[in-house]
Amino acid sequence: MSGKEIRRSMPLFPIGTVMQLTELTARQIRYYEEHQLISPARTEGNRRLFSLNDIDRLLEVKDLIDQGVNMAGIKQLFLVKQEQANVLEQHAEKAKRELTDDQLRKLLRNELIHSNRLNRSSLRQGDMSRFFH
Amino acid sequence: MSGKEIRRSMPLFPIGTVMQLTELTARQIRYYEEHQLISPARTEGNRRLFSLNDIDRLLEVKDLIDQGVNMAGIKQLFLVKQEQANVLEQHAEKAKRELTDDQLRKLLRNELIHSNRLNRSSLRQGDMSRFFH
DNA sequence: ATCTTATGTAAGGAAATCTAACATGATTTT
DNA sequence: AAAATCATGTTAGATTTCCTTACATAAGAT
Repeated sequence: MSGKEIRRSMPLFPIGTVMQLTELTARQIRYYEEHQLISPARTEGNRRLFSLNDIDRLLEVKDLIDQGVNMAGIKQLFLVKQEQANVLEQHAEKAKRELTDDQLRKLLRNELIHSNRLNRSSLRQGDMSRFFH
Repeated sequence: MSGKEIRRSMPLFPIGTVMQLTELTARQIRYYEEHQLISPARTEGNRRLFSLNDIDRLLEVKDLIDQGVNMAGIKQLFLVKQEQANVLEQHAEKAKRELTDDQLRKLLRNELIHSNRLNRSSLRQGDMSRFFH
């Protein structure tokens, strides 16, 4: 699963492609970067290169903007989300160390239910799986 | 199923990205296009845009070149492969129309075994799933 | 009424890509 | 062996895409 993470964070797309995929203007994309909602890689020649994760994020940003959330709000939401992910991972790790398989299953199921609730209500996962199988 | 095909044939990548992903030079990529081994899309401004399918193809080309196959040979192989795919699809369609579920399963299993044999020996599927989940 | 936010637009420059042409070592054909 | 072909390198000039910076502006917040 770390292989997957690598692939999803591989810098591949120039801004033009991202514009089409997200229906955002270059101005908007750069503005969101300026506010640290994304951090695309750069080529040697200083061109931005976006990953699938970047694009997912941009789609989330777009969604939140549509719902009236401003830059600061989105930033906070991303922070919280990140923390949430960290907590989940930590728990999973700890659980893996300390629990029996059976206990582990119950715990994970619980956490997944909660995290899904969280995402579905206000957030809604930006989803590049629309584009890749 | 068709959604997947659409995604895999969506023009997304500029030649620079493809160069890195395939470790081919721009010259090579353009030369292969000249010989109709790929047909990348173009932007309004005439820049090439490659799809995942294009990249898979290029990786196959690279492989075959390494094995000493020349342009004409690769072209033929691709043709045969395409026909093979068509045959399979046709059979599947026909089968779906005419056979019971049980008969269908047996037939499909058979065809899959054969097609795999075919690919593994001389061809070896070019595989962008390395990059996408 | 003024300030801030999110976005548009324009200008000038740099990077990436395009086509076309010529160069070349390795094979193949004559 | 000489000539032709193949796959690729290289160079040149033109075009496109992207970059940053700066100024403009409508809508909302103070």
